[in-house]
Amino acid sequence: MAENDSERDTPTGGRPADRPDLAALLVPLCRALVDAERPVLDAHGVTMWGYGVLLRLGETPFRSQAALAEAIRADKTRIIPVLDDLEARGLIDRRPDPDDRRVRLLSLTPEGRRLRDAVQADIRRGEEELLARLPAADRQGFVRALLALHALPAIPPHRPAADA
Amino acid sequence: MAENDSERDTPTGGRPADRPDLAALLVPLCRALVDAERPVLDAHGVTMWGYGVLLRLGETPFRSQAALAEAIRADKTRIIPVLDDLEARGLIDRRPDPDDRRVRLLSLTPEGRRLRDAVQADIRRGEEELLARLPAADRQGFVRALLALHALPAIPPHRPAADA
DNA sequence: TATTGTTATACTCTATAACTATA
DNA sequence: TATAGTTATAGAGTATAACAATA
Repeated sequence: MAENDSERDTPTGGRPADRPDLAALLVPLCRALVDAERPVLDAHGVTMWGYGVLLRLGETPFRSQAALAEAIRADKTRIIPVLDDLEARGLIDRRPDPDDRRVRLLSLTPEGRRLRDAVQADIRRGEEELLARLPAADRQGFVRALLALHALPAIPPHRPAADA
Repeated sequence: MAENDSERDTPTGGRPADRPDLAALLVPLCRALVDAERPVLDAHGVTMWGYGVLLRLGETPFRSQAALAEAIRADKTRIIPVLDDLEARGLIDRRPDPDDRRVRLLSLTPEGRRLRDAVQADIRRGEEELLARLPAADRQGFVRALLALHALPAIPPHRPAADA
């Protein structure tokens, strides 16, 4: 098996590691990136969740907190303090729907939009500096691959071999 | 504004998002990947940290738990229960250094190596299936970019613009 | 006194369950 | 009764601080 040279030894065999596992590459990178962006978020007085809310509401208003929470993959209880803060600072509009006063209509205020833009500009700048360290060809493939993976509906669970 | 069509508005300007932030692409991907790999780890009875220890000790033995912890970016107190478990199952060797009985010499046993290989084979298979969904060109760039970023000593903190 | 490993404690984040208000 | 939102509680995961053994 595995005589094909261009493909090296297939990982299916499982022995030698031509490279670290994907997760071993991705997870530390994620942690490092989040850490690197924290100073920016702090400087603007928003948490990661708060920024996520601003981003999402900037795309489209939402008709309920639960729907917003699901959209950003957060627990509905988790974003409540976040919304409280953003609302108190006039960054989002949040009011009961007249048609059904149980649900809250959520949207971005002009100030919210301004803050989102300011934060995003800083973050983009930092990210571009990071990407600039990559060869142009790899950079394109990297971003395109991330977009493609992002577009996937889900990543199916890996299944252990039968002889586990 | 934004009359340029091919490049849209540049992120430096900070207004409209030609693509999601890097972190917004990476973080959900990381979470999804870790979730996808959990069944494999469960099937083999190891945690993510346990697998990380097996991987690292497979590369080279360690002369102290603290050094191992730092190498896998874990807190030294965090891996103690992990090492307890791996040792009890005969997957690692862990004994006081005769020269300095404070430190523990850590290495992989043959069984540990076998388990590591089995787990890694499953994980690699799953990861290859995922990568197979990408265009070949992007896949190469993706992996190469990850390796390059992995090789960086650190990611410098992003800095907010002066007018924050 | 300094260092390794360990244990005990506290803290953060997150999810679960109970409550309210509307319908 | 069912649902959106909220609050209170509990759980997991992690880090900090105190401790024991060895140097």
